[in-house]
Amino acid sequence: MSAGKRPRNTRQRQVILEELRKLTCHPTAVGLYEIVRLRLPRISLGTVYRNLERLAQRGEIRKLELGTTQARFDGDLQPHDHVRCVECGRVDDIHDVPLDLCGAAGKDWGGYEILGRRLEFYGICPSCRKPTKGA
Amino acid sequence: MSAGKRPRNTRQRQVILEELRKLTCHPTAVGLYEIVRLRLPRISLGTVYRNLERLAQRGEIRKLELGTTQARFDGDLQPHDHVRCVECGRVDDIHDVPLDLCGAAGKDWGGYEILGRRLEFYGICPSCRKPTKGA
DNA sequence: GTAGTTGCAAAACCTTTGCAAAGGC
DNA sequence: GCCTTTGCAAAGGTTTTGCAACTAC
Repeated sequence: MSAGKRPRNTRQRQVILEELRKLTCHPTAVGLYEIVRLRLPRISLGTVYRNLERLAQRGEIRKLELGTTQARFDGDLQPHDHVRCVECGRVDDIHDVPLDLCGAAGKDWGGYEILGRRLEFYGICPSCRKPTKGA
Repeated sequence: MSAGKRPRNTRQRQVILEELRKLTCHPTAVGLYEIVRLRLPRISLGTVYRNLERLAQRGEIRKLELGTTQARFDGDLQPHDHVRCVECGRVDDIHDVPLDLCGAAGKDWGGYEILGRRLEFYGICPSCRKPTKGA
């Protein structure tokens, strides 16, 4: 909606992106802050958060747990998967996903002992798709 | 580890479980608190959190976002999936997951417009598997 | 010079916890 | 009656935000 923001290449943003790209495991904002601080001791945590958010919006990095800081609870114990609305955050069930993971058994998972999986789709839910017709 | 905890059936716990099971979309703790409060106006948010946690431990409900309160960031834009260690929370990459989702195209997703998916495995990472040999 | 960014500190959130009182069993 | 659970309120942890100073362009 706004073409009026010309991002600047600050040293802080460069270093944050550089250090994040060096890692193969994925740090939290605070974790990355600790790392970046070795090179930029005066950087603030707020700056790290703001840059991560902006980089994610521009598509230069990925933010895992898409806008999901709060836990959600499910009373249905049947194995099933979920769809999450990226607009309103609502979560629904998806049953019968034709998903073949059989070939994955016996694979090497980088030393991890696998206990289970979570599959989540994201998109726009019915309510958010129709913008109250007439707006 | 402790056989010495005989859970009690309080009205609060019953109502929380009942209301959660009625829903097909999955509320946050606060969302469920609002709903339960219609029937038990004096219930406290702390009670809701404590019960959801206990119910999840006993396997009566599922907690989505397993222990994931903090966002994590990924500098690798290649499509790939993740493994999360349930012990230490560390997240690593998984490439080449033999995952067939083709059959899912054209499916009805309950009105959602699907934008993408996230597949995450969970388990125990190499470091947490070897409990420092000798403990 | 202009306007996006920073550092700092405070605020806003979500979740957990301590404690005395209440209530299942 | 014993011991778990509750309500309340305060604390803890993560993320966001207001603002004046700063700096990339």
